[in-house]
Amino acid sequence: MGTTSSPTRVRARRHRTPPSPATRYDRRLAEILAHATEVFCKKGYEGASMRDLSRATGMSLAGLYYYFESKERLLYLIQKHTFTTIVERLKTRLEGVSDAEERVRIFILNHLEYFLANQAAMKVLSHEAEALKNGFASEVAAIKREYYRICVGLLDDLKADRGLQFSTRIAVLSLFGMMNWIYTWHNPRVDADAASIAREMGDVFLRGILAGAKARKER
Amino acid sequence: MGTTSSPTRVRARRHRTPPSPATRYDRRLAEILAHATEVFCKKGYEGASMRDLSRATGMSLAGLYYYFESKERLLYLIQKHTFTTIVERLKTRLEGVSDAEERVRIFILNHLEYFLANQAAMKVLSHEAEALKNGFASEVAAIKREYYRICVGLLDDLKADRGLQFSTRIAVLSLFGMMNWIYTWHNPRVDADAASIAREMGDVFLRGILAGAKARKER
DNA sequence: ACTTAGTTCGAACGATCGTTCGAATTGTTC
DNA sequence: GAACAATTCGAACGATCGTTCGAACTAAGT
Repeated sequence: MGTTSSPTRVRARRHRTPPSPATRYDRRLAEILAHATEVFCKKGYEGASMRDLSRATGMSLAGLYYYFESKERLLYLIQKHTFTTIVERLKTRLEGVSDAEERVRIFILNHLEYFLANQAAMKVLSHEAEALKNGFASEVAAIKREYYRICVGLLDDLKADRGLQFSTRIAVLSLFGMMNWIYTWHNPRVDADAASIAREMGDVFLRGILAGAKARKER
Repeated sequence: MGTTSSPTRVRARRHRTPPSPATRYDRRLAEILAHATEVFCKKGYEGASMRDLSRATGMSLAGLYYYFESKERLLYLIQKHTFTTIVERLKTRLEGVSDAEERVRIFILNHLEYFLANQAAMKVLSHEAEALKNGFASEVAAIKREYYRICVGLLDDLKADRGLQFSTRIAVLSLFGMMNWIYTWHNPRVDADAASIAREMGDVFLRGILAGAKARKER
């Protein structure tokens, strides 16, 4: 999904690229990844078999291995692409916005919008965070750390701006918890859209952070 | 862990009960459950094999099946016992406390204390919530629903008491998210104890809920 | 000592797992 | 249509899965 192209040769393709922007190989791989995301979401990474993926994609078991070398790499590709995309979008959205509180709200909105628009992928990202091993795991962990650090930066800025006192670590992780837990309960037929939930969660979180300015009293 | 006793006969045992309060069978089962909890926590329910459990308990593969009929029932026993216990403790702690805010704080403290004191079990409860099927699933779901409804009740009371306006559903689920997400990040060598985290999360959440009394203005 | 129930185990069952391989098929270029 | 690369597949590999069975061992009651 961007990291590698065709396995045997790198297509030249000087002339037109008819239906879709990428190589046939890349398009096909993307299709497989999309189906695999759904399957992993529904049955879990360990619970999903390659035969489930074969059924979901309509491709033979052996045929799948033309596009990736292992089931684990497939999960890696899904997680890496999902995480990279959400970080990219966040950076774009933060450009040109300087108000500290507004930047935190953008972070929350970006996260929840992407989460609800790509529920399956985000569930696979959240729920299967420990499924990858060694090399694969550390690459995804690096992106996660970057994303985490961005959020820490936003909250530290807000803290400095308003002269607040709270544990940034606990605040960031509480915020991630509020947001990521959504995959366990969100029902599009019952619950509001991302913007409403983002406002509601943002209200609770920001008031909670802001309300106790300099206050470290009771208890 | 209490739902059934010895499989073939119900021990009379009129005289002394020497080392431990329960039947030998019950004690042994509890040992197995404890080991299984650790294994499920580390490798996930699907990822853990019965042979892993055999290794962890030191009992033969076949021997395990004397204590339960299937791997799924084992997970069920763990989840049911864990969930039942945390609900029981909560009810005890809430007795005699009438202040609405204090009752919410007790809820948070109870949840986090039990969570951190039984991290493995609570991770298995949170992370493997979808692993059970049909009958097993619905029994655990019933306890979960009761626990959820208690929390809804506490927040609705607080809302009525202070004349607040917010979505109870979003608030409850945000709170659960903040608390349950802890299994993904808590490190006893870095992070404070349950009481401190409960205070910090309780501050953020309660201020967030309370701060905007009657306020539904901006945005 | 004999009986009976409770507990444990080695060995194996069929099913399913992720992965591989060589052949067949399709698409592209001359 | 010959030549070649790109793509797909049926069939199978060894490994491991959850579970079962009957025999063996241990403890308790008489």
